[in-house]
Amino acid sequence: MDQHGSPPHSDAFRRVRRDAEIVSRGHACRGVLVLCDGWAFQYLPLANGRRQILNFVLPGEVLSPLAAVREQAEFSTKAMTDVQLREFRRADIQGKLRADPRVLLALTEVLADKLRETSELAAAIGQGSAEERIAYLILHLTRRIAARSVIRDERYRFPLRQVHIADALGLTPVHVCRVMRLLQNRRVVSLAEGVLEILDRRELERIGLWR
Amino acid sequence: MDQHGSPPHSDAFRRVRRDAEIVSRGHACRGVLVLCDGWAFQYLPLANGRRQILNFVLPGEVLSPLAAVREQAEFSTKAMTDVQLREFRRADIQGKLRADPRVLLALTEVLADKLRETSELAAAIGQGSAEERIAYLILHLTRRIAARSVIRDERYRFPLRQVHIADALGLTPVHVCRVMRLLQNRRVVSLAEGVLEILDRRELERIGLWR
DNA sequence: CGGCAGTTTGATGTTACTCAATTTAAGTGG
DNA sequence: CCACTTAAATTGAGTAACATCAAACTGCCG
Repeated sequence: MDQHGSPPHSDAFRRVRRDAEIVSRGHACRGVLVLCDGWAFQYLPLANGRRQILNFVLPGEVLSPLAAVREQAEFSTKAMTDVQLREFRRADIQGKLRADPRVLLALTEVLADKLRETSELAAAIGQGSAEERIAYLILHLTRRIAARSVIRDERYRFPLRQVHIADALGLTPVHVCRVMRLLQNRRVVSLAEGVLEILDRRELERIGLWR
Repeated sequence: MDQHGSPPHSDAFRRVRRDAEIVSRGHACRGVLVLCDGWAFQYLPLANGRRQILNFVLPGEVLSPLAAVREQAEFSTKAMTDVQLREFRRADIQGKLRADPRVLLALTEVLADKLRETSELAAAIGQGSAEERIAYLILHLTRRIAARSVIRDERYRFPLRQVHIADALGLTPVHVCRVMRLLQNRRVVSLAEGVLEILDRRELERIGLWR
């Protein structure tokens, strides 16, 4: 993408261990991060010690498009697995923004998408039962995974632990466990070894909140 | 703002009655709407007949900044009071976008703000008790109202019905009623005749989820 | 006056939470 | 490979928060 390689100190890869914090809300960040490998999630830490997970970042996705225009990070980000990421400094990005207005337009599109996704999450949390929320999350994530994969079966890498599902959907891990167990007993999905398989997509979509 | 007035058919005012739908999710929309007078709200209609209110639009605010770049409306919008609005056609907007890149940058900023607000709403719904959610909503709205007003007391025009609060926060109107009644009995806020007064801001912020 | 929309109150039901214990899985060092 | 440690998933019992249902009450408007 970048014909004339940037100096090594600016596009260095960073390795981060599972559960480590990559970005902290309110802290300055030097640029845009791309998740070359592994999974991460973004969240908002609350005053009462809890957190709301807002988004899961898949391998290959941009971590923080907002960093292109904002000094301070809006959200915190944590690694869910061991992770490898690459940093593009804001100065370089803004150079590109100025050089080609289409880049800014693309950023606008990305933000619009994120706004829609976050709105759908809010709707799922606010209006859905535990089962509906979980069905929504599974469908949402598997669609995103499928979109960046050539393979077209119903098996997906799924490194979320129950606590992540819980913190994303406003449930407790215990309740997530029960509902997931129900779904598995009813042969709607199966989950083992970090691989999720959709056994009855029809049923899962019937449970879900859209379409 | 616009020195050479546009042709009358393009910047006509529209009057809309209370409870009428202004924009429907998925439908094409001609341009960006500005809410000249009255209140509106944006929401996502769900498959199960429920809806998630995502945002309240104050008089003077832009209804749908996204319409500048998107043909289809992402969200539905309804008038909460009788409303007056003005439409700017997408073609005109996009002309300005091309003419001055700072306009697009401003749009990006607006979207980033909306993303943060929606994320905070999701966090409130997902992680807060009914009381915390309501405190959050009151603080959020009154801050926005105060930001566009010269008057600096603790009394705010507040045309929300309980059903709006409920649909925004994932509660039932009945429960909203009880919690609001508690807050009023404890002299934290008072609400009458569509005017909300914050009696004990300290306490309200203690209940809320941020800061 | 009658009717409608919105609020309030009470009684009862259910979902999801809390707390606590047990099981399973995943490492780690010997 | 096994003993040990630690994190995660699972299960159960009791409970709290919020939903649901139903009814009465209020203000407003035709």
